[in-house]
Amino acid sequence: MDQERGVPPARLQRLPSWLLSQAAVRSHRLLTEALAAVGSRGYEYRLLAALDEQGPSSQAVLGRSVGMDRRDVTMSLADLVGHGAVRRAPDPSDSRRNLVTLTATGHKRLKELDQVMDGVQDQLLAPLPPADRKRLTALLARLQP
Amino acid sequence: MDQERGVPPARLQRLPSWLLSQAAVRSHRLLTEALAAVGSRGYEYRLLAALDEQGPSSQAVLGRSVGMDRRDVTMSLADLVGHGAVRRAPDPSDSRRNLVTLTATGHKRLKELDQVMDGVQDQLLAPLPPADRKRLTALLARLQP
DNA sequence: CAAATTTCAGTTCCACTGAGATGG
DNA sequence: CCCATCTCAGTGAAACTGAAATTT
Repeated sequence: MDQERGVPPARLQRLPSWLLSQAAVRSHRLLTEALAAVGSRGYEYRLLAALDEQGPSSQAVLGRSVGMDRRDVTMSLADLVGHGAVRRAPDPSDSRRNLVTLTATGHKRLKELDQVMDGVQDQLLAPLPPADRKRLTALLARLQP
Repeated sequence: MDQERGVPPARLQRLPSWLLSQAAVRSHRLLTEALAAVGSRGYEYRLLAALDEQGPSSQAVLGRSVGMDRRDVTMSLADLVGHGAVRRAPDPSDSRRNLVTLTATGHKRLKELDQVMDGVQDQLLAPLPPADRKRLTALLARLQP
């Protein structure tokens, strides 16, 4: 009846790559659950955040800036359009491209999701005192090549 | 000729969960490439490591200790058997079980893969000086709840 | 060539099946 | 001995990913 995850080999426990992967899995689970509880997904937050900072953008630019697959961009945007969070219309100056624009509803939604995301960070970093949380975050940021 | 990753929104860059996910993706890519170069995979390393530390085990126990799906255990073991790295035989005391045993060849293979994995850690942590590498590793280890 | 979509191979994850074990 | 329930190993099918091909 129990979940009984076994004990990982010590060989793995000492590898930064393993620890990173374990932490990322846990992080992803927390994030997915927290967003699902308010009827959203990680993709939505990423897209809303990018639109808020970059202003109206094409789907391709959007996808590249948050590292999303083109297909996921298309499908997530369809959802967001359905909820009135963004508008998708052909660019008047270039009829090939779709310009995506954040609506007032979308901006409000983003603010709500910001709160949810802050909660996720708290859960994720719960085992560490505040000073260590900052250290870990700074180290992870420097890890990007 | 460039990959043209866009710049992620600042909102994401400040989130530990995002940084973690980015680092894990990079780590996974480095690991997959390095193991592929010697004709192996992450699954193989995990299974060999678990067998080396736990001794002969059933497939189910093996899968739980390294967090692998039953299906992936079955198929990876078939590969390992094919290369003579492990032996798979019915457990005499419980005929449902397959007892998996590391061979001398498998042990030798594990040692080789250990080297490869060390190389991966070096690449992964390349942006950090040694002292910070230790700090990051320790913080990640404490992150596990 | 560029943007958007479609296609396809590779991977991961879930659910079912049949054989075997376990406890009442 | 039978029955309900569990575990084990194997496999099908679905969801997802990333890259190449195709369309507009």
